Amino acid sequence: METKNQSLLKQQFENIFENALIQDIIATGIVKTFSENTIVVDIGDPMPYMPILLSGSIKIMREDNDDNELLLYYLEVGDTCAMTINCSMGKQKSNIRAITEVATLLVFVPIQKLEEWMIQYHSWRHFILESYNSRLMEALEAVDSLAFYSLEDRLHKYLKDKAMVTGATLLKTTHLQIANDLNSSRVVISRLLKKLQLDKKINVQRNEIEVFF
DNA sequence: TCATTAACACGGG
DNA sequence: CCCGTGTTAATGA
Repeated sequence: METKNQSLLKQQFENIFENALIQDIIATGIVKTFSENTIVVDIGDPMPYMPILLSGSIKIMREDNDDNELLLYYLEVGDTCAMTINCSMGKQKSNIRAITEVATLLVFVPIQKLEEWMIQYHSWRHFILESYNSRLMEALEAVDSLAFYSLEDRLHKYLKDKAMVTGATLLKTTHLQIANDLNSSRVVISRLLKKLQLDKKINVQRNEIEVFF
């Protein structure tokens, strides 16, 4: 692992992991960079590694039998994907698709280490359980959103979430992409965006949307 | 009632 | 010309 990435890893995790664990991650982890809008893991892929986010952000998508996509939640720095925990335990293939939202740095840890460290390191155990829990909560939020919210509220929440993970209030995206993420149609998104703009919640221009907070 | 699909016009790059 | 966007009309849940 490069020194630059090592110091980033230390910086991000020194308050969470004990030093010995960080050294172990450096020794066994493989760091990879992904440019924005790249598929990191696809549905059906085997997952022999567990990814931990060093920088950037990733959206986790679900897909039904008719290729309809739906955004489940975002991963941010310090997060890991709970799906890989599932996969590693039961030797399953991925049930989700992971796409980078911006340029992203990931460290991949072999799943065999994941189990060893569960026994060896208290902080690792805590990290796994904690992230498992928060991913479950986010998935529940996604379900709530589908079941109880109007599409307009979902759209507004989607834009705010996206602004959060990208760290910018100006989003570079199109109505069609949004429609795909929310599993809706472009016509409706265009109409609702206009409505949100009239309500002074956002400002819409070609290829970009500004979110107000 | 509200979403979806299809179809068309407009404008910018 | 292609793509993103605005809008409408017909249809569906």
